[in-house]
Amino acid sequence: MDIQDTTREKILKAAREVFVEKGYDGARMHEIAARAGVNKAMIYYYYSSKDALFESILKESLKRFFDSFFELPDIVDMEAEKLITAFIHAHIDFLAQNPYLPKMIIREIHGSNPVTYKVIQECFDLELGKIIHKFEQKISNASASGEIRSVDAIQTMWNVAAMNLFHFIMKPVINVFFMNKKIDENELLTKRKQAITDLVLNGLLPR
Amino acid sequence: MDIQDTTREKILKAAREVFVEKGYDGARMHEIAARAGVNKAMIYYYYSSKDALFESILKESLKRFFDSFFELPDIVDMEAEKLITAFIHAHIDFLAQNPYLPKMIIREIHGSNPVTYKVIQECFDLELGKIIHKFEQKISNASASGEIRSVDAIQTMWNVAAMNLFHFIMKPVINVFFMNKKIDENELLTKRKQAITDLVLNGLLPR
DNA sequence: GTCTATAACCGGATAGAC
DNA sequence: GTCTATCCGGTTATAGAC
Repeated sequence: MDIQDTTREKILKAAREVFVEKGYDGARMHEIAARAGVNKAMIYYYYSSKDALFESILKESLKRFFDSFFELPDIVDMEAEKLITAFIHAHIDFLAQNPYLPKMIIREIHGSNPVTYKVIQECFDLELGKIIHKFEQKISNASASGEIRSVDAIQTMWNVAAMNLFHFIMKPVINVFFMNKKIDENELLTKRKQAITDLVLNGLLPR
Repeated sequence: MDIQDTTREKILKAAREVFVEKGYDGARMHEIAARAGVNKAMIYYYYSSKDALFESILKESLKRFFDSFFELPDIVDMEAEKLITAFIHAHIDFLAQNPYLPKMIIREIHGSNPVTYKVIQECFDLELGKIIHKFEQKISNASASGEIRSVDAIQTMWNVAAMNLFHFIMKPVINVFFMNKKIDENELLTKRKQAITDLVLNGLLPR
């Protein structure tokens, strides 16, 4: 934690941590205050309630999470094989640097907090819808030109997303599977990238 | 709710519902009692604490969840293509009938409740480890005999699991994506099965 | 902007009558 | 086995001094 962080930033950082670890219902305001190194009352000086604080964290997280699917540099002109490989590697690298994102989001989207749906909807309307459409076009065109086999574009996007996210969503289970063997996280992720790329390329490229 | 359910069964059923909807931290004992149609004190007559009640629900759920990966009838003698197709269809059908399972489990495995790890470990030790090993062998043998391409067995299992689970884990997001178009759940799952089977078969069978 | 003290409430758990 | 009443600790949130 940087010493020149403002109080507001310290609170946000601590809140992010605690909400990720404990979830909304398990999070405690006093713990957030303690981790931020500020007085509990200060949180209420900056945020009107636990709900308000959570909403700002969730909004930021959902946005980052969705954006991560589409942060590739200039995909338009790449050929399909390179594009697929680049995407899988970039996406998993991003998730490895932000493992808290899938964790938090998947926990909260199944709750009954209406804020969640509002924010997902906002993200979608803002620009996500357009970008997805762009990807869909890309896949459809590649199908049409014979660069890849003919496939359902949306289902294909979901398949790749599912495989990329799996490691981060299932981490606690995976840890148990590998309990005996001391396996390096980086090594595991490298294998993961290879396996996904391998399956997707062989599954999509023409036979 | 069957009228001849015992009190214990009514409590379990209600607890399962509430824990799934709200998560452990969000669940309230009085709500469980209300849904079960019994007095709150009765819960404590049968279960020593919220923790104890939760543990019994979680144990049962994790067991069902893990078992669902391996409930296929007599896989040993099937050829690879049929086996893969049968597995994907059976697994998604199971999840469609028990959509609460992935929801609940993924929410709780990221918590700090040590019971979770204990139970995962128990499931694994009990028989899961052996069954996974059997599947691993099956895949390795199929690779060796040229029935499928040479692939990493564990990574492949995870890839299929990831794609099967995705729809159920991401349901709230998927709903937003399809908000406008009224799409039938069954139709969606049929597409899902086709897309996964298609990708996996084309990705695994020799070129 | 920051702190202390405290209000107001809620939820898990128990005592004890029936 | 079932119910009522209640305790007790903890949690969000605010009042008010500095």
